[in-house]
Amino acid sequence: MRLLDLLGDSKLFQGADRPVLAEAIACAREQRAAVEGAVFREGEPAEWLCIVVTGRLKLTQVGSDGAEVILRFVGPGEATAALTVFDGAVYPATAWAEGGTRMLVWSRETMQALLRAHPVLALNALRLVSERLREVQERFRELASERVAQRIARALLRLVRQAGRKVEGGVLIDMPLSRRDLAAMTGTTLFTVSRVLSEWESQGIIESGRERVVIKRPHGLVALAEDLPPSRPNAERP
Amino acid sequence: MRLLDLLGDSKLFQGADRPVLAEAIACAREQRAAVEGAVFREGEPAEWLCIVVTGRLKLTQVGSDGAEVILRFVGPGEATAALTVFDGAVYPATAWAEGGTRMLVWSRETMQALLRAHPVLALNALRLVSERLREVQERFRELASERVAQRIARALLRLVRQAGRKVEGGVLIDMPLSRRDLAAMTGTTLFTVSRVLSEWESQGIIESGRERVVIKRPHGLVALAEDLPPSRPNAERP
DNA sequence: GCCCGTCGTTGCGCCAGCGCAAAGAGGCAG
DNA sequence: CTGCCTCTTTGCGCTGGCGCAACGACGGGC
Repeated sequence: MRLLDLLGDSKLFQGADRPVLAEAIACAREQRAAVEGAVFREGEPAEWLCIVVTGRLKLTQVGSDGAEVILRFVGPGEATAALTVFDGAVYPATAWAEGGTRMLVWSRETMQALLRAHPVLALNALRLVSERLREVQERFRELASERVAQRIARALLRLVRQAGRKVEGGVLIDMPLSRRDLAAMTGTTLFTVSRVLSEWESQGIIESGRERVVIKRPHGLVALAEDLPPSRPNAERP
Repeated sequence: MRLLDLLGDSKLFQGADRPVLAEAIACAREQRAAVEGAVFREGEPAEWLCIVVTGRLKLTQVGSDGAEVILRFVGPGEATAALTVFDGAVYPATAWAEGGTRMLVWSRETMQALLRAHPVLALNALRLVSERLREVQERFRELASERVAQRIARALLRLVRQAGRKVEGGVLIDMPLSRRDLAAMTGTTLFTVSRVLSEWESQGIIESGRERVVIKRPHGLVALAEDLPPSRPNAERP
């Protein structure tokens, strides 16, 4: 069955025996997200853990000025709200479904029981949350110490890794991705993103259209993400 | 014994029976940090999990331009490098000992064995890492959407919660805290921090000296952390 | 006491990035 | 096709905050 494979490959359930997977599926609820609605909202009591089956979730927080901050995207096989299962309290972010997103969801009690019954799952969960923590710390460092262009380059590379699809002439980021989205991921404005992308397009590094970005020279992007000191002439300071 | 109580109160070991605590202590190594040295460094293979007994650790990452970014401080009873125990790989940050810091450390293998033998510890670890994740996400949001003054206000409030000590005329942040430190915590420069603190001092909100900050009107700081739209210095103020 | 190293302050110039406005470019519904 | 709506681009002015430099203040070592 398809769900079995999906779960078996997911980070939360990898290494679990098939009976365990079957048990997990049996006590899950399958759910199709309302088109364009929020699956759960920041600040609501956290009741459900989700694994995306098809589609994608966008996790956001709302900044103090009302602007949205995108934490990350959750694709098929990935889990979200994992951390709420144990520290309880409230959802730390809002999850938006993009397109017809199908998910498996477990209530907190159910998932707690599963984790208790199958220690391998608890260890998986620990690893999962650890990875996420590492990732957020990394992005925190970027935001605290890097310039906008550099952060946008990194965001694009991350998206390539997550949703890249090879097309002729480069790698397409295979999801609708507006300038506003990129701005919300990198802590800047859509105007600045637009200007930066235009610049890169004129240099032949990327090619972009409406909610669509193709990386033509990934290696060029990597250079931008790694190097790019504040402004270029620093390389040969006396 | 003192260590038993410390562990029993720590988030990692809370709820564990005394024999478990004793077992944990028995297989830990007690370690005194070299004065002013790094306990472990970002990028090194992660071998040890630490719990601070006395003193404090400062966790930093180094920004691409070489500037340091402070992730957080680790006080007595708190653990660090917890996430490395399972996802392995490398330390995600450098830990600096401040003053004569004493710690209990466990090797990765030992801690893994402990967690396996005592599921309550694994659940504690999960909760611990979850809380940390939540916290870092929160700071990410701040950095992405708030102005410098607001972020500094929040950083001070966080420090008060962690190391505040009531003194006459306000609350002292009971640790050496330079402008540079505050800058590294909030993603700005020591100059800007200095200017902001001077401003607040002239408004009677804080009182500061060399590596020393006293909050005189916490409520004023909270207002700065919450409100303070881009600028509205002299609007209605009761 | 004195020296020296670190920390803090402040004035000044400057620029990366913001904010707005106005106009273009797709895409979708009817 | 037409109209509408959203996304994008780009010019322009502005400013928050950076970067430096110079100076002042504190504290520890001897």
